[in-house]
Amino acid sequence: MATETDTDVDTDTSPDTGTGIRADAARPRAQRPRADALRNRERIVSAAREMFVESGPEVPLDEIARRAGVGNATLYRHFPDRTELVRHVVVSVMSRAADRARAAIAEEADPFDALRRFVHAAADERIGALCPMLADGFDKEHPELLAERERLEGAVDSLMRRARRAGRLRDDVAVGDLLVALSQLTRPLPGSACMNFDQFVHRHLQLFLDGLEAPARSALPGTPATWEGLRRES
Amino acid sequence: MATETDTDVDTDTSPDTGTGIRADAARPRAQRPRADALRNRERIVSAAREMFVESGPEVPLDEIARRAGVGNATLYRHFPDRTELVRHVVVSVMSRAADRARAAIAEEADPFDALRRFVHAAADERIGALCPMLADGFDKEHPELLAERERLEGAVDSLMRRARRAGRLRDDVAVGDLLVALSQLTRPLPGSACMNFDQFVHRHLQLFLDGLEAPARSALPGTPATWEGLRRES
Amino acid sequence: MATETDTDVDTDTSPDTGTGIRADAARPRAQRPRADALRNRERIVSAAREMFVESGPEVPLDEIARRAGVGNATLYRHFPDRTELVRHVVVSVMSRAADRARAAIAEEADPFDALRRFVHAAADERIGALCPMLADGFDKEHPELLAERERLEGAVDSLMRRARRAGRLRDDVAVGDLLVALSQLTRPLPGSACMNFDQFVHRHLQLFLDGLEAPARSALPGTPATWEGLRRES
Amino acid sequence: MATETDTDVDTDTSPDTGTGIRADAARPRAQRPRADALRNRERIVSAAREMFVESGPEVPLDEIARRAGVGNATLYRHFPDRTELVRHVVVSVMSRAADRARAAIAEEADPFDALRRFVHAAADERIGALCPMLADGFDKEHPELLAERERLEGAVDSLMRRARRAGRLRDDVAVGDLLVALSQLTRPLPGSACMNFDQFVHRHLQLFLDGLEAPARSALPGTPATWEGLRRES
DNA sequence: TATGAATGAGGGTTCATTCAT
DNA sequence: TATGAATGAACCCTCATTCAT
Repeated sequence: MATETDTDVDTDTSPDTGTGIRADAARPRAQRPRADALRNRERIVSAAREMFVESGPEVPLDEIARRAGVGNATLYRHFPDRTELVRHVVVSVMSRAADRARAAIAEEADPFDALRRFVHAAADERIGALCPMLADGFDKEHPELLAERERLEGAVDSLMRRARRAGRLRDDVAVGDLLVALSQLTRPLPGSACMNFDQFVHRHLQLFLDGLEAPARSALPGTPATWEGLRRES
Repeated sequence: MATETDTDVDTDTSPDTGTGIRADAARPRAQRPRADALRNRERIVSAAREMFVESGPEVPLDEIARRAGVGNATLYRHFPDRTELVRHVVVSVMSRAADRARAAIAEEADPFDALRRFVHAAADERIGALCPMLADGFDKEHPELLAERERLEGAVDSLMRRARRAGRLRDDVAVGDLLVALSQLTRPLPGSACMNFDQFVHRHLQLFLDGLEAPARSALPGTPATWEGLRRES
Repeated sequence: MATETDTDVDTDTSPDTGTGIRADAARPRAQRPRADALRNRERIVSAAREMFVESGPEVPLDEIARRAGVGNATLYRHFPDRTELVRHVVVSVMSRAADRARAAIAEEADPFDALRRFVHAAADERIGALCPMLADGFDKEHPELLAERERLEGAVDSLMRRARRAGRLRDDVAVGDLLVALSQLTRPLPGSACMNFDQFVHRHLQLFLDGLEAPARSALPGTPATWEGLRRES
Repeated sequence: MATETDTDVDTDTSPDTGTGIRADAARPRAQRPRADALRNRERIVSAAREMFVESGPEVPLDEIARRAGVGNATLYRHFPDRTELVRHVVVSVMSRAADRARAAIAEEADPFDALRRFVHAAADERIGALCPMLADGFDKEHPELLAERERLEGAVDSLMRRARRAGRLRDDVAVGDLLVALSQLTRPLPGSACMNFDQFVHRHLQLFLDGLEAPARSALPGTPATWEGLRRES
């Protein structure tokens, strides 16, 4: 495992916080963020992730604030509008998924097993909450997002290249195919805190993974998917 | 093709309208439905399907009315509340998908090719719009729905049995697995009239189909999915 | 009984239709109203009276049409807008109340008993439905109304004069006092088809009648009430 | 005056605010109600009382908000739906009426004069606004209401018992008869800010009071009225 | 800073009235 | 003529966002 060289991600699995605010928190700044402010911030992102998953992306922000145990205005202090909050949740999920990918690389001997492990782990991390990324009006190029996305795509790309080199992954799929399909298959059902759903999701992921395995059983139409490719032309 | 007997659906491909109001329209009744009223009704369902796909199931009903070219109150005359309209769209989509399944059975010689054809055709029919069925608060047992659902599931079940008997479909998947995953993979992205998305969707469907093909490349966790299985326990 | 002369109303109790359209119906006109049109008209007024009493004066006109067993547009053919319908109901109620007053004069030997009888009979005729007359925006001077109002007021005035001459009715009350208070005390409770209410109403009317009886037990403030006196100055 | 003992209400006339929120405002609580919020709340109730009287209980809530000088959503923050607002107005009116009853007991020497004074004072307090209590769909048993109703009925009952013991009030009337008839006679005329109406109302009240006076001039039909007796049987 | 309160814009729905069969 | 259907204006209510404590 992890015998490759140059292009591979480093497999350091040092625990990222997964909040996407690491850098800011670590670096001392002019107005040092108070400890309770930081805690509030994390509680808000965390509550938002849960509620987006449970109740859909249209959930009232007041509900998120209540779940987080803060006043609504506190939420607005940290995230001036809804899109900011959504972006931070997306970044947070990406970060955690990237961590899982790295862990899979580091700890799984068989490259395709590593891929399988990542896919199921990403589902547990609610990677389906990334679906807003695909939606209209979301700034897919926001700097804060780009960094984390590269980290995630880098890690997944690494997973895929390893599997491909081992002859276990078909040649005609790219990192975007995996991530988009993965998001869709695990995309939460609005309004339902549906416990049963998870179990089905893992079945579908398993079927999808079987379809990814080499040798390819059919020719794929079109070209590999990427986030950028999803831009509308209108 | 269609050499099976008893349990199979009849493969009559007489063109259903797919609107789910066929019966009512055809049968003369006490209060004859006016011609223009019927036309309005279909235009509303059609506009709703498009807008649900393009903009998500939360689209303002006024927008649907505008798109349909009628006043908002006309929409309410036909569908007293949002859930009614959603249900009719779901029924309509199911009906068209069932038609596609039957056509695939009737016209494709190879059973797995028939399955493939259905899956891609269902995507074109926007079967992803069935996702509200999975959401909370949707009456999955409404009589009008049940009838059409049985027709769809019957047809898809037939497709799958044929493929399975021909040794082309793995044994451990049920009709619910296919339909739920199919809905998820083709589920529209709210707010994006994303032309590019379709092309990726067909890639993912192809991958998923490859995973469905026999022989199974892995063991599936859990039990086969069904709409009923998605009920919450709360 | 009915021994008075000049100023008294004639006590002919020939059965008025009470619809307030007698005159029109009897006199042949250019476009003779068809029999079914007349029947519809009466059914509408009748349904309206019932529903105003049961459900308040804001009841949807469609409901009235349904209760009358006609289409909504038929209602509008007969009564171009709500105020017209209300006026016809008011006229109808006035007419029936006037009939009751005349009958009381003709059939009751004791003048105060005649007054009592009228008051309770008017309650049964839902004279409380006259309350819209008191409300803003109602044309109290509409010709069609004036005629019937004079008939009612004439009859009630006669009742009161008889009682007063017999020394049974206090001197300081006028016909308006009686009719306005009577309307208020019998005014229906919106939204309640309250069977119990009637029984209380007759108690209160009885108390009010006792207050009307001579000799007066107190001095009344202000001046006698009339419909005209209720005009707003704004 | 107030020579009776045990069962009588205490005749403390300390000025209640009559808003029905006294207790909450006085007692310091966990979430201290802000001063301006309290002021807004009272302004809303006050505006609502005025507009219910002027324009009927169907007035648009937006108008009430405008009259109160607040945004519409502020109204909804304080009173989640129309029924809540109506109930608070009813409670407020009851409270003020009860205060007037107590004051009459305390300050009038003659028991029947006390009753007269209360009746006219209650009219000035717009006790006719209690009519929604009689209407369908109003929760007559709401706890907040029950307390104030008991206070009102207790005070009025005391007034009546005193008058009865003094031989001034007929024996066959109960507190419900007085309050229901009083509500009806003073019931506002929808849509009319009718200044003249008040003057007539006091005449009618005077007549009604004369009917209440002993000795009874007639036998009353039925049984004494109560709020409970007005429940529908459906 | 954290918060409860306030707000205006917008969506859902009803209903008086008009239109077309 | 009688009617079902269509319509827009108005109302109720919610929620993202701003304000004031």
